[in-house]
Amino acid sequence: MTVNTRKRKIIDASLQLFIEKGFHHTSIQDIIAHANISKGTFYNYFTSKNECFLAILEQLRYTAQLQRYELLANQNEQDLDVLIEQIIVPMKLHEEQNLITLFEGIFQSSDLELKKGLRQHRFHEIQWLTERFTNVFGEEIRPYAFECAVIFFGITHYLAMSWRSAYHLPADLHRLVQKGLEYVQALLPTMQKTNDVLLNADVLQLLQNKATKPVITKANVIEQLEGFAKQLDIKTSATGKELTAFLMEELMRDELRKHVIKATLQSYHAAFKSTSHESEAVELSYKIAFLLKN
Amino acid sequence: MTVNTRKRKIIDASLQLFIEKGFHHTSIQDIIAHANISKGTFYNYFTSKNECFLAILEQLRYTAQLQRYELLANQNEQDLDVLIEQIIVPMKLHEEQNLITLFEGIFQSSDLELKKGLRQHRFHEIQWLTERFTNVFGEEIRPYAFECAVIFFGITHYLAMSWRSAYHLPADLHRLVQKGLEYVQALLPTMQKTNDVLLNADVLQLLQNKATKPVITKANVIEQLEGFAKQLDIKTSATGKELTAFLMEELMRDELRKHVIKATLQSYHAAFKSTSHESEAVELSYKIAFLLKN
DNA sequence: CGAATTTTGGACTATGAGTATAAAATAGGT
DNA sequence: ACCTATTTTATACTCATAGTCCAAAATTCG
Repeated sequence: MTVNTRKRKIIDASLQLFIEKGFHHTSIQDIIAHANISKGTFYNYFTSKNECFLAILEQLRYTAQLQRYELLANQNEQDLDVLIEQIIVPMKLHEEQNLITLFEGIFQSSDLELKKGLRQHRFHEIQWLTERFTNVFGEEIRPYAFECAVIFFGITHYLAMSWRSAYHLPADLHRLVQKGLEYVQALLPTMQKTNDVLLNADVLQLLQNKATKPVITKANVIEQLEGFAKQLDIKTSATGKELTAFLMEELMRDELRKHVIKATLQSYHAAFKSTSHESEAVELSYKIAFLLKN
Repeated sequence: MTVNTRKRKIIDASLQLFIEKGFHHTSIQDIIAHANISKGTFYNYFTSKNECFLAILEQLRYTAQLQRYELLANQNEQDLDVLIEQIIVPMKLHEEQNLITLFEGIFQSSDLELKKGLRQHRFHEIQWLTERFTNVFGEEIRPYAFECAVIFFGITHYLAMSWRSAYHLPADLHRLVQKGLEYVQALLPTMQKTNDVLLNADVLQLLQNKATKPVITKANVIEQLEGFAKQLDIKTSATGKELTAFLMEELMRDELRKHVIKATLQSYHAAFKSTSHESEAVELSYKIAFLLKN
């Protein structure tokens, strides 16, 4: 079993446990028992439970971003309905997994690394929406887009929380997001008129400088694909194997045939659905999609 | 030392420690050492650190509400500036005390009691603002007031968080709250036009039913005043003693002389400023103010 | 003063994080 | 297939802390 696979096994196991029992109630003992590994191995890959949690976060981000990418494929990027669906993606993921409470606020952590990780997670989300808002509402609202994105998350988060408190049920995500967008749209004229926001371009700039982007290079991805190919065994579908080999070849060309690759990505992701390789396939698809955009 | 005083001593000590070292980093050992009590005593009053934290929360609520009451005294209740100052009160308290992180989100607690306590804390705050919004913007916006209050907190919380992430400094509370109000005011026309909100009166009703209000009766308060009077020692100012006796007498009358009492309350609070009796004096002032309103 | 209650101090249990390490298993190159 | 590296396992150990228990001392209060 390669190094990468083992790490992934830990991540998958702890995610499942966090969902079932909650973060605090899951001990490292539980995790190693569930992942069938020894304590030493755990501490080989993570220095603490928190670090393990951050890895999960990253995994979720890959999944969410990939799904968003797939949603936008061949759609009009100004379509509000697509935006709504895209926004909902991680909400659904989190909700299904009872992870909301874990990072719906800085969770009172002594651990600075963890705090930083959560902040960054939130920032990625806000930044993405900032970009999408300028897509949808036009380049002219760019100076206000960041403020709008922040406000949007504030509104929806608080509305959802109150709804939950009252009904003990998650809110209807569609309706929630629609309302949130409605409110943000109602605010835009005011912002344009007064031309004054709290979080101007400087703030965004500052935050962007702080956020360390993960490095995704072609060489990197090819390497990971190679490792991935080796793990594939008798149980893997022919489709999965064929596509993996194909993608490796394609990526090694000097000029990426973007449309060819794009067309296969969705099938690629689908080929590993519900297999033990799903999470790595998702990560790879996301990374390849990222390469195509740049 | 009376029962009440000891409990208060624990609360004061742990609050100070939580501020200095954070909630998780403060052990019960620390608390009992700092409060000069034994472990047995601690567990006599609280069954856990969480319960102790909830008591602190209550204490903060008393302080905040009393200050809000004092701010409104003899002012026009429709004055927006007064509202701003009132909103800021607990923000300042929390910020000064680094407690923000403690309950800016449900903090991923296994402890259901604690979760409930935090939810209730938030709800009290929202409910108060709902009421104030209808004061300020007129009875006609009542159907939207609750949604507005929730949105207001969502917006300001998220804006503040982003500001903090960027500058590592707390935002200017005045500016922040002003912006928040500006946005909410901009939303009101839309709400009135579409006449559709996510959190309607039903939700508020539901939440109200769930929130258990603390029972504050005249008899109750008089009793506490009596206990308080007994604790006062040689170090207590003459003013403090005299006012305590006076308030006791006044409360025992059949008809409360509201204006007389109201006029003394502020001095009462002031008389114990920076003394070891301050926190109980605040609690008493708050409770008396509450009686006057009802 | 004397009974009732509270407080103390310390011992004790239990849990869980994290370290350490020698022996076993496994990968990868030749 | 063999040898060497590295990884993994199993287990024992330390340390910190929550929470329980209890008998003796201190205190409150009638």
